[in-house]
Amino acid sequence: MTQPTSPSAPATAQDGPLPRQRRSYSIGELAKMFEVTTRTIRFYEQEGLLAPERRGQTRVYDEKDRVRLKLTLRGKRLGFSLAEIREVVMMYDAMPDGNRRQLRRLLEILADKRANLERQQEDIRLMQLEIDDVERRARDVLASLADQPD
Amino acid sequence: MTQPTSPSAPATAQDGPLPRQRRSYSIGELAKMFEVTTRTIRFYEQEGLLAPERRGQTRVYDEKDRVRLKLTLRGKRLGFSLAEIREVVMMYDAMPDGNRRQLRRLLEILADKRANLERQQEDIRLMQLEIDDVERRARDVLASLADQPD
DNA sequence: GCCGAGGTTTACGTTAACGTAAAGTGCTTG
DNA sequence: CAAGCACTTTACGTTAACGTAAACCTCGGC
Repeated sequence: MTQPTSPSAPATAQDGPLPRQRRSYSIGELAKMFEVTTRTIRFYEQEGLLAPERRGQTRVYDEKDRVRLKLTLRGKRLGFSLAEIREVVMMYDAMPDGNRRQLRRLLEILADKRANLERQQEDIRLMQLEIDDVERRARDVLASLADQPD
Repeated sequence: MTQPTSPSAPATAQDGPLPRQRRSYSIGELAKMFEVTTRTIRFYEQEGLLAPERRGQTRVYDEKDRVRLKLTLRGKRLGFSLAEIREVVMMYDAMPDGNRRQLRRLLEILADKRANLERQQEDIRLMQLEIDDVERRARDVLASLADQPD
């Protein structure tokens, strides 16, 4: 997308050392690959997180779409909403021709996310300590139960 | 909670170096303290995450409740569902008189959570790298825009 | 020619996690 | 004693993120 992506580009043999893995995927392939349903993928498109090409009526996903989906799902695992994820993803794409105001806005958002992530790291550390503690107690109780029934 | 917590303990002056901060909180205090609404706190109770005492009709929260709420909110920030959180919190409380099967189940759950947290750590690292990258590009573009209009 | 596998749109259903509003209770303060 | 404030219950509303179902194309293979 950084290149105009002329759709009529014939992709001759001298396009480069390796034409950037110009593979394409069907919706079903992606679904299996990431263990989500096709409904989910279509939903993400509807929410503006994906924008695959169409061959006729059928969606055709390329490498870039696959990466986007991957990032989206990663964001989800971290508890981000689709809106939050879109915020970054879309701005990232709008970057090359973005004006200064947009770019500054993007930087703000990024700083925000970064702070969020750091907080999550701390939360994870704390929760790990909690879990360690609970586990230790559980093992203690279990050991003291060396012969009770059940 | 590890102690039987005799409710009729008169809390005389010689209860120890500091009687475990036997403070109590109203729902409103907790709400402000954690920046959530009272609705949220009541909802968590309804979902089995909290179980405050009652003075008449009014809820009275103690230190233990406060900690529970804190843990719950921490879990939420990490994207866990209330059901997942309850899973751990409840089993933790059921521990002292739990039988072996329950304890083993708890250990399973804990291992699960732990794996989950580790995955999240990895996700965070990856996303931080992404953000670094996006930010770098954004700054580059911004720099190259040293004089264009808005 | 038909059929099954995979794709499509449209649309209504569902769940979690609260928000919001209404109507009542209890205290303490001017 | 009225007003206000904090608390209570009950109940309906809302949003995000899909699930599920129906009805339709379309294409390669037998």
